[in-house]
Amino acid sequence: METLIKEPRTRNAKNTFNSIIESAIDLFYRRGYHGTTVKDITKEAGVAAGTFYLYFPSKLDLYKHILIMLSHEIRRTIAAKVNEKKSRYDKEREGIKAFILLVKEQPYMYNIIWESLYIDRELFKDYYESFASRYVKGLNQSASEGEIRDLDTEIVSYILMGITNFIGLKVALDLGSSNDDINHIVDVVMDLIKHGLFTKK
Amino acid sequence: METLIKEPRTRNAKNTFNSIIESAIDLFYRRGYHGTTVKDITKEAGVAAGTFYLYFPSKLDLYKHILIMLSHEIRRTIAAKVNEKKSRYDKEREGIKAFILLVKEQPYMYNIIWESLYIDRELFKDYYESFASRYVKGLNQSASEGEIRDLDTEIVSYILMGITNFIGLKVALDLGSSNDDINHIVDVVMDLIKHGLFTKK
DNA sequence: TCATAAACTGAACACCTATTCATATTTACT
DNA sequence: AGTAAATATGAATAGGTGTTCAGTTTATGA
Repeated sequence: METLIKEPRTRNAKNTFNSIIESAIDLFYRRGYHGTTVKDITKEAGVAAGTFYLYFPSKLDLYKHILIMLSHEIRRTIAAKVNEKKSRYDKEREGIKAFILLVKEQPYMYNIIWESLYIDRELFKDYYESFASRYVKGLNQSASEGEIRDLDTEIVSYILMGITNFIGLKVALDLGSSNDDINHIVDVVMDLIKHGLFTKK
Repeated sequence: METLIKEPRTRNAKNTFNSIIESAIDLFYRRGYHGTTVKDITKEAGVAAGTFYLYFPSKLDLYKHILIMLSHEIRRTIAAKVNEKKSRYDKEREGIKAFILLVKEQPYMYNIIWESLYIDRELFKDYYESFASRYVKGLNQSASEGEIRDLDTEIVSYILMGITNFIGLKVALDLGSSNDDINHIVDVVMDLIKHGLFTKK
């Protein structure tokens, strides 16, 4: 479970180490994991090819390390916003808003995490199952307090993740024609979640 | 835009051609596009490596051909079910049900289509933008008839695609713990879409 | 039947890529 | 200053992959 990465010990080495990671994130995003060469990464980082293996046992281990970094960053960022709020409505609103802002500012997150499905399917499954698992706990809490209706919370968690992810996808890849004003998007999503899609007969 | 594929002319050649496509679908699903070799494909199809290039100019062209096949199959299957129904509620219900059934029976569809994001981003964007575009037309129609509330239909289309896709993802990858009874899942989704998530104050 | 086109073969080609390693330089610490 | 550890180099290695092609077999149709 633990990482096989060898941490740098000197200041310059830390720069090298971070430079490799940053270059890799940039290239994995732009060209994908398979489209990116270790030489590409070291070239962009400004170091020799062999330097890579001072810190990372393999290209795959670097990818896994980046994936863990990004997933922690996403969770941390969203949790910080969600935990500020008390009601489930406000939690959902802040959660989706935080996610959209994140993928708008750092669209590489979206791409790199989703690509895990084609690099190591178990990584992908673990990511979404553990995300869903935490989500379900929050929903169950809100259900026990009578804030949300009595629905299968595991299914609801995938519904809400699906909404957030596809809205995030639209923003990250600039899909569609409408102007992606974040407040407007969040308003529409919350409106639908609160009042449903259909007119009352 | 048109395919560069050379169609087979004899009966045996048609078998060879189909065999290559079927083997490729199987392997792209199990090992991903980059994890699959042209030799893997021809070996599984029971033909020599060179035979591949009798019909497909390149590995990428085969992938694109499969992608177009699968996207047509998905659209056709869903459209057939949706068009049977008159009300927007029934259309949504049948649409999501058809999608879930499809990815449950043929989970490779899901994987191969999503992988396009890492093979050719424009293919992926085209796929979802055109899917959303048709969706928006249907929603606008329902809106004009007063069936659904007055919401930004482009955003709503991504919300509904997100729900369907993530529920489909859960089923296709067997995510989570709950038993994936399709009727139960569809009931929960439609309940949420109709009545919203929250208890009425 | 026989000539022509279509289908097929698999070794060879040209290129690419992850990783290693012998060597050299820099840093940390006494 | 001096030494051992850490850091860095980049050419070499070892293996792999998409694609081609000269030669062979099979099917078609007159």
